[in-house]
Formats: sequence, structure tokens, C-alpha cells
Amino acid sequence: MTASAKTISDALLHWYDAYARDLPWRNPPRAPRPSDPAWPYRVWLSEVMLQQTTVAAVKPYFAKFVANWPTVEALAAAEEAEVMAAWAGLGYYSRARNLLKCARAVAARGGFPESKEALRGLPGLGPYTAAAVAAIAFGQRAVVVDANVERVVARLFAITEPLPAARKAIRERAEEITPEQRAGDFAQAMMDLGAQICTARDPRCLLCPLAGDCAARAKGDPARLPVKAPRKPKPERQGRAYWIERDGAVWLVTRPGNGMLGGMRALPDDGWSAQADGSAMPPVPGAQLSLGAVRHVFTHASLTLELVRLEGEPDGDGEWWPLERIEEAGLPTLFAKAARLALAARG
DNA sequence: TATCCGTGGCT
DNA sequence: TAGCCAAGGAT
Repeated sequence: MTASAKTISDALLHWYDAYARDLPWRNPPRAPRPSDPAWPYRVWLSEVMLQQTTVAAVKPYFAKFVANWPTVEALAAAEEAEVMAAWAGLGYYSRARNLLKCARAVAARGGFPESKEALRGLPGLGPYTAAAVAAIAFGQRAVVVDANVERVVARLFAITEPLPAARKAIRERAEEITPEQRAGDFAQAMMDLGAQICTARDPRCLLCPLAGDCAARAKGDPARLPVKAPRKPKPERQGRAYWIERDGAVWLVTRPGNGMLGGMRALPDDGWSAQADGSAMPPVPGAQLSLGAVRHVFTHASLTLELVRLEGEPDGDGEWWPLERIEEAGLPTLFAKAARLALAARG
């Protein structure tokens, strides 16, 4: 490690010791001690939940999961439908499917592996999460690169090459400034800095412990970095969902394990997610009445979903779900919106 | 390398 | 307000 790299890591760790955020999945006194097997479980669980997701959104879900399933063994023993329902609303549902697969693999082998390489082989753990768990939960010296680190490093070293091409150079610089000791604290410090000081827009350089080391600040325009490729336009989709009600219950299906909202309970629909637009064909014959439409914006498409009340007998797999317990069905946000529309139309 | 996969908050 | 953004992974 060069002298300037040590200057950076020392300054950041010193800042972290004073200003680290108090988060439920972090160190004592609020969380178990590192020697407790509950500690790697909580670190792993929080890291998976935090993928592409804000701290504020994760907090209530983390509390619910730890209360329902205090250990990885408890989670491993859970029914998939329970886990998916508990995850409902948090998004990126493949994370929940892989979370359960991972819990079962870990329970079967008697605990989490401790090396980055072994962690990388578990479902749902990519380069980032494997490195983060190795460093934070097991004290390994691993180089942790997430969007915060990319932003901080791009500014520190004034890397003007656009993402994603700049990732190689960013990783090399991150490797240089990651200390041998306290790599987990260093990673969390970079994330705290990125979330609170070195923010994407309007960075608060006057509060930054690395301001004196920052090449982008010296050049005068840190907010310009990192440069990103322009996004592609978001396609517009149309679809229909069907509200089939009987005796105070609504017909729900479970979506296939892959693809959009995979594994989640849902209203039956016309296949809009598998095709660009749905077929608009109802799953059963019978009288139809439009209840209105719901707008929903996903990462890669915007959807207008028409909700149609259907009089008829459903066929295929599904379940009658009591309306008074609809909140417990674990519908993803799109279908939760549709259910609210139906209940409002119903008066 | 590029694309797909949620959601809610912020500006 | 429409777009941007957030502790990415799988394919």
C-alpha cells in the first residue's frame, strides 16, 4: 500500500469511527457479537436486501425477517410461499428465491463459508455480496466494490472514462486503497461516505474527510463523476388482470418461478409480462366488467394494467383468498394496487 | 458485454 | 414531473 493510499484509508476509518451510521445489522451493542453465528446471518441477509435498495426501504423488512426467522436454520426450514410473501413489496424477487436456496445450502453445510471464493458459489451472492460478507462478517481482506465505491473512487482519482468501461480502472484503485486490516469497516465507511457525503448529486465536500485527497474536487467538478452511458428509452406495455370473486374471496395464482414477479402470488392476467403486450384474452369465459386501470413503472418498462371483473369459474392452479386477509397474501406492489382498485370499485 | 429484473424517494 | 437513483445478480 502506498503512502497516499494509507493516508486515504486512515482518514476514512477515523471518520467512520466518529460518524458511522447506527444500523440494525451492524456491530454491538445492537447486534450480536461477531462470534455469534447470528452475526454472519444478519450481515448476509442485510446485504442481499440492500442490493439496489435503499437503507430506509430495507429496515422494516430486515426487522420482520429477523423476527420471523432468527437464524439461517430457521429460514432454511421456512415454506417458500411464506418467504415470498414476507418479501412482497421489496422488489427484485429473484433475491428472495435465491435467499431461501442459499439458506438451505448454508444450513445443510453447517454454516456460512468464510472465504470470498466459497461465498461466491452460493445462490444470490455475486462479486459484491461475496466480498462484503467475507469482509464484514468474517474479517477477511476483500475488495468491496458497489455503486458507492464506484462513485467515491471515480471522484477521488478523477476517472473520467464512462461506466461501465471504467469498472476495471475503478477496481484497481479500490484494490490499492483497501487496507489489510479492517477491510469490512473500510467497505462500510465507503458506503456511508457515498450515501451521506459523496452523494450522486450535490456532494457535501465541505464535510468530506477525503476532500484534501480528491482529484475531482481539485479540478472543481466532482458531481460530474462518474460519467454514465445514457439510458435506453423505457418501453410502454399494456396488459389485463382479472378479478374473480366468490363468497368474499378472490382467486389468486402463483406466478412461475422465473421472469417478472416470479414466484409471487398475483391476480390471473393475460400474459403481458411474457409478451410485449397481453393477449387480452380472459382465462375463463363469462361476463366482463372493466374496473379501471393501474399504472405501474418497472425498471425496464411502464405498464398500464386494465383490471377486469370476471364472472365465471376459474380453472387451473390457484387459491381462493379471503378479502379480509388480502394484505397477508403478499401481493407485489402492482397487484396490491390492482386489489385496492377492485376493493374501492366494490365500495 | 448487454439485458432483464421492483420499488419508492427525491429533485 | 419525468427522470434519476439505490449496499447487484443471473443469464
